[in-house]
This record gives sequence, C-alpha cells and structure tokens, in this order.
Amino acid sequence: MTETRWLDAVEMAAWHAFLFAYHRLEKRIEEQLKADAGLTHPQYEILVKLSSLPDHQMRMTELARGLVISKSALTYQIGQLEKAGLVRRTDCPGDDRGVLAVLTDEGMECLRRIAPAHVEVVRKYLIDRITRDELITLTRAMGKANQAMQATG
Amino acid sequence: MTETRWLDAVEMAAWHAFLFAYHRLEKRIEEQLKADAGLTHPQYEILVKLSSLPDHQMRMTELARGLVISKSALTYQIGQLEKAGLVRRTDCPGDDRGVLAVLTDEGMECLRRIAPAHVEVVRKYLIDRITRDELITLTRAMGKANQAMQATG
DNA sequence: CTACTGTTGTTCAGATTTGAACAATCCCTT
DNA sequence: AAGGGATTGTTCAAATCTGAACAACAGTAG
Repeated sequence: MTETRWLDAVEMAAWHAFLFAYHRLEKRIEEQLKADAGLTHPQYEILVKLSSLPDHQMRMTELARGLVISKSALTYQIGQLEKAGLVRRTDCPGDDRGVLAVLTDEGMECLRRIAPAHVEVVRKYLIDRITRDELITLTRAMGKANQAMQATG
Repeated sequence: MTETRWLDAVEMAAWHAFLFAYHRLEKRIEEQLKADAGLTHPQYEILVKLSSLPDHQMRMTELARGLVISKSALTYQIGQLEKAGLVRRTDCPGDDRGVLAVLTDEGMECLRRIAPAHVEVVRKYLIDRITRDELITLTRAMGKANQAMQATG
C-alpha cells in the first residue's frame, strides 16, 4: 500500500468544478427537456444517437455502451420511447438474438422540433461561456480521460 | 424565434467528450465505492462535504443545494447514512424548522479509510491524465459555466 | 452433430430519484 | 400581536436505475 497522493488545491478545484458544473447543467437540461418535450435527458440522447446514424438504427447492446447506461435501463427507455411512437424495435438480420432500435419518422420529427431549445441551453450555460481555446483544451482533456477509460467497459 | 445556432464540429466534440467522460467516470467511481465501501457516490459526497466544514455539520437544505440533489433525495440518503452510523441528525439551534446533518466520528473514520481508493480512481482516469495547464483551463471553463448557472437555483 | 463458452436482450426485485403536497416554523409588515 | 408570504424538512406515489438471473441464440472445438 503506497502513501496516498491526495489532490492538491488546484486538482481539487478542477475536480469539484467539473462535478458541480455537470450536476447543475444536467439539472437545467432535464428541466428544459421535461418542460418542452416531456422527455428525459437519457431519452433525448437515445434519439440523438440514432439520428446520427445513416440508417437511424442500432443494436441494443451497442447503444447502451455508446450512451454509458445499463442494458436494463436501455430496455426500459426504449420501451418508453416505443410507447411514444418515437422508436420501434426490429429483428436484427443475421442474428436472431439481436434487436435493433430504429428511430421512426415521428421520432426524427420530434427531435427536429425540440433540438433547438436543447442546444440553446447547452450554449447558454457552457459553450457560449468559454473561449475557443478553452473549448479545444476541454475536448483534449476529456479525450485523454476517455482514452484512459477505454479498456474493460 | 431566432434561427438556431447549431453546434459546429469543435463545439459538438467538446460537448460529447464532456458528457461521455462524465458518464464513464461516474460509472467507475460508483463501482469502486460500492465494492470497497458499500457506499454510493452521492453518499460519499455527503460525507466529504460535511468533513470539509469546521464543525462537520450543515443544514439539510444548504447541503442539498451544495450537492445539487433534491431535498427529498437528501432526506433519503441522510436516512441511509444514519442507519449506517456515519451521520446523525440534530436540531438546529435558533430555527426549530431546521435539521443539522452531523458527521459522526465513525463517519469521519470511514471517510479516512475509503478516501484513498476513491482519490486513486479520480487520479487514474482524469487528474493524472491531463497536464497542469489543462487542469487550470478546465477549472476556469467549468467556473465560467457555474457562474452562468448561478442565478435562480 | 454435440458440447461448451460467450453474447444478447429481457425480466425481476430492490434501491434510488423526482416533484408535488404538506405541516411546522420563520420573518416581515401592520 | 396577528396575518400573509416564504422557507424548512418530510412524506408519498410514480418513475427510473441497477445488478443478478435467465432463456435464447451464436460461434467454436471436438
């Protein structure tokens, strides 16, 4: 057991600012999406992810991994989105185990309608508040962290 | 209704990297805390917050605001921590409505025991991965966002 | 073809979160 | 002192998340 390398003041400040900013931003985003579209942030992210694909569809497991949520949470949320008519399930060609989540036209339309207000929040509280340099540095720093977390889930 | 200012490629990259990194880091932290201490991240943050105060105590509402969780979630979690003997409730002197959450000696001891492993995770996947400059820029950027979210909750 | 191992998506029970409602209390004005 | 509006912490039902268990299927070696 090595001696603990505690965080110094600068490291602590960064970590706390990061956590605090995320939590507050998440809350704003949730409020906006709920009020304007009756969706949760995870649900919105599912729609965004699907819409970014050429065929607007993706395997359940891959989708869960991409959004960093559990498989069972995704099963639940896809069920909700299916009820709302924004997503539907399809058999996966070539793998009878598989299920494809497919964005419906209605889902795409819904996304088009609500995305502007969402982007507005992201801009207002983060993107438009920081400089281009800070934006790039943020991306690089987060990228390094993501790289470190690449392996094993 | 103004024309929507969509995110350009750089902005999109920053936003996605930020969200993705947070989610994955959160998952790692949850896994570590659950395995090593049987605590959730919110519970751990309550202990940290209380331990950072001179008298190791804080009003419920202020605590909820500081941790950016709902009052009812805090009521629940303080209940859990009370069961575990890590926190106790006390009447608030000068305000009969108030309740103080107080870190117990056992809670402080628990924190001392588990903090090293937690810090290790934060270092391994974020702090130690980025340069000092990136750390400072990250703090400044998050600070600006937090400032923008200052008002109204 | 059969056995074996890994993957897939769902289900289930339990834990946690949210927001609204609520009673109790505070504070300010009159 | 008394009313009116705000704040405090809790409760409750509903929604959501987690992790383990599970059945179905895929892929591989024998």
